[in-house]
Amino acid sequence: MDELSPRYNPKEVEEKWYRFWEERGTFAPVHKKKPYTIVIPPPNVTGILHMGHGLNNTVQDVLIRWRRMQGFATLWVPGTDHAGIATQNVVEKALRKEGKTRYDLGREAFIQRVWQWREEYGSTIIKQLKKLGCSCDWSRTRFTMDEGLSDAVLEVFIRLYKKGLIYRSNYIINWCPRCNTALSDEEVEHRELEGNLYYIKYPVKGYEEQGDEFLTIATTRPETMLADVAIGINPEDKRYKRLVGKTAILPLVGRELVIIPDDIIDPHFGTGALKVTPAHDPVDFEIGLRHHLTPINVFEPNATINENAPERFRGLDRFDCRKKIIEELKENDFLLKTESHLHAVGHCYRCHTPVEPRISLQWFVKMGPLARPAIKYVTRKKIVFIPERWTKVYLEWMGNIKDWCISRQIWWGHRIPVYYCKDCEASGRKDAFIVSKTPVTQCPSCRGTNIEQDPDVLDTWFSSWLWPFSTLGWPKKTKDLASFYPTSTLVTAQEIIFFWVARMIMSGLEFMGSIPFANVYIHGTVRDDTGKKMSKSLGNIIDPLDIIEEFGADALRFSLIFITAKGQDVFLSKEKFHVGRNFANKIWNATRFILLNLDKEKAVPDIGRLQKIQFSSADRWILSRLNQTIKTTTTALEEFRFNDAANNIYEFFWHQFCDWYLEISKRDIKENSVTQAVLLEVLTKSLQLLHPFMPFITEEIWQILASFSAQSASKDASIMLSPWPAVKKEYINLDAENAMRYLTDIIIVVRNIRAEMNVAPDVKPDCMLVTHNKKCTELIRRHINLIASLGNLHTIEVAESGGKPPMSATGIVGTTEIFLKLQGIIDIEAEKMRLLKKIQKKEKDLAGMLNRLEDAEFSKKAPHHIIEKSIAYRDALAEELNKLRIHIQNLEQL
RNA sequence: GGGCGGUUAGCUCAGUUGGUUAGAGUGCUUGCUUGACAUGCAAGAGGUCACUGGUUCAAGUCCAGUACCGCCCACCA
Repeated sequence: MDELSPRYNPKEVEEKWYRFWEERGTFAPVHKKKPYTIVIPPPNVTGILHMGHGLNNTVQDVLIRWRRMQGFATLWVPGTDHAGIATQNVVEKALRKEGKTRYDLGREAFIQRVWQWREEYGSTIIKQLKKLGCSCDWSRTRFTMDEGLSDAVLEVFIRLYKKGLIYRSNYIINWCPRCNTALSDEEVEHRELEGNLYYIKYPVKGYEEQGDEFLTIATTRPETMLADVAIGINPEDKRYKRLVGKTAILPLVGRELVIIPDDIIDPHFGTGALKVTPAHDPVDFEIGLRHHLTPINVFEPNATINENAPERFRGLDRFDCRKKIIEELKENDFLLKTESHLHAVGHCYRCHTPVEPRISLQWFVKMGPLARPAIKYVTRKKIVFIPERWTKVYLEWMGNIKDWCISRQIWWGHRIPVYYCKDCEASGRKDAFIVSKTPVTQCPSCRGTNIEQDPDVLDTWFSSWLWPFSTLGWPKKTKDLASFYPTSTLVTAQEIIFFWVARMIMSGLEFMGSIPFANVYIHGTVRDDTGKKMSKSLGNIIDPLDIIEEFGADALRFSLIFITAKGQDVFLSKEKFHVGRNFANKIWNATRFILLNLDKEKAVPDIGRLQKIQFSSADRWILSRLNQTIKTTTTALEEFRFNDAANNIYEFFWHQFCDWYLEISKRDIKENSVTQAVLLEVLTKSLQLLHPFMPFITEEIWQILASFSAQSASKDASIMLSPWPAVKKEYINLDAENAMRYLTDIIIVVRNIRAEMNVAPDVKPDCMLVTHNKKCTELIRRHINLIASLGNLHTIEVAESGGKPPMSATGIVGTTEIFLKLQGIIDIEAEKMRLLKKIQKKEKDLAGMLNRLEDAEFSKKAPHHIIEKSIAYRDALAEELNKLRIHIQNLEQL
């Protein structure tokens, strides 16, 4: 295994190491060292890897591999969450194909069925993470429904309950009529919809005396009028002040509605009067509480009309009911007018059905007391957001935090550990429930055994918010917990700050007494090249697995990092992955070149044993550049500037090492052992710098390289456990860098002249360099061969002064004048003829194009973009012609 | 309604505390199959840094305002 295939095959290489790492499980941390822990956002168990995960996990793996090489005990616990609603939806969908519902199976069997599904498909995303090269400790993989994590969930519920932070209450919550469950505020997505604002006339009792018998109310949801219990107006509103306390009549129903004042009502919206519907609107619910109104609920859980509405509406879907109401209002002349109106409507984040506000009995967590310390620790910078601007977003949300509705009316999840004594309930005792971690079979107060557990389960986030410590064994006092909590860094996307990040901070402080992580790195959202968020429903997905298949995981990883500026959104298209693919190919071939030229019989000396005096200018230069690169790359990683880090290595490796040093080395690589040592040194260190970004290719080359290295100790050892390169200050040499820049500039100018004068590649002109600077003269003298070979020159003459030799082209670097002698090299007359011919052809083209554009037929008939193209072409031709003419002038001046 | 981000090369984007000639990838033009690599090499063209004003010896960078694009939050029914 000591030769590289002529062509780099990422699939082969990545497959090999992916399996090797999976079998050997090399990622477990060594406990003795200083810990560095990363918190992975546990992906949804129903999920498949999308580009957002790709970016997220690449960033995390870069951090973890880098820190591992730095000698930290790096722990990255992988896992998935049980995604209650999503998973249940998936399994129910499958059942529906069999013509069954979950009720046909019953709770036990259904849950069995979900577990079965999870066995089969639940580890898809874990496998995909492995393919991406993630170096998680797979032996510690966790699932939020695991025994340990479930125990943590129950423990937390009990503790919070005992502290008075969990309560049960009738409250207006977000209800998804399709999923048939409550949703937290964060699970509701607001979408702008074009709706209507209906102006409905409510007759007012005793209002006739004022000359108008109606109070007009604007609403977007006329169907909820069936549940109206009052009319609200702003107490300061002069138009309606006198109506307070009077009654209005609810059209179509006939119920009497009291008119009440409330500050929350905006006199400038609609007519300034509000129909109060406490059962179906959160604002109205609050008003209802303040004014002791009894709500009337007219919806079934599936959002059809129930028996509280007049019979003719019963059973109608909410939207059908809306139509019917409008019709009836029109018929009875209650509808004054309809205006179109743009407003935000809440939708279920899982199934995208419009959410229905609904009063129901739910469990809540009181958030205020949990939020206070979580605010404090962020304000005092014990937890730092990167980029910093998210701190403000976090603090603002925490400052206005609302209680958290944690019960869900589904079956898949952690069942709420609350037991009701049916006997006590029947005899009218309030609070006839027991909160208990273990199953309850007997009522402690009446000794009855008619006990039922709460049928609801907990919000999935109620388990995810414990992730940083529940995965380490909490509530047990484990070694892992002691070693790895608090963790170091959390890497996540901004969408999840409220769902998860904020709640983890609160739970960490509450249950562990310390912050869960020190840094929160928020990366950008991955979007398609039109700026849309990538999502399955939009069909604009670039599947990371396709990219891995086509270009390789290394290419995917490097490209993602390369284009992702700190916290900025990423716009993707397939072409963007060419950077990574091409770079991997470059690394492979550079290595191939070096290895092909090493003397296999003789060991290459270790760089450290060489005397400084043995190094050439180029050696000194590249070693200085290497150490500068180590420095800038390390600093960039420390500051979470991943793209800068990637850019640094890319620039160094390709445009300095490959473009220049490798080319220079070609002159004597076979026999110069110092050059060989430098090549190996730079290659080795570069691979190490690259390893966090491109783990597969660097590992492959590392292993092959081991057989060439003087230190045989590195054999068999993985690059991932090798020490991160340290900056060796003694190699940083600004003089060497300046000298090399001067020499390369001269070579570039020479090449420039050659290209301009059309000197054939195999022709070597003579050159004269004129400088009065002694240092420059000295430098040129020492590197005449170098300049000659890279500039493809015959002879080089250095002079302190002198005029332009006849028949020569000129260039300049600093104060150094460069003369390329072209006498006998190019046949000026022939060259002029060539150019003139070209000019003639272009002139013809241009004339044709001008004719075409002036042609009336053409400009009439041709489509606009063709005309634009023609104009552009005309301009390009004119420009080229101009250049050719200047070129001829230059030739004449020689 | 509130908050945040963006506007730099044809396209997609970098540009750290203000400091030489504003960079990369890609695309384009020209030349090259040179024994590592055409997924490549060499050379080149291409920018009024959205706009207006201010601070400064010096502004893509700092301040104020304007315009457009995007995102998040929000109880205007």
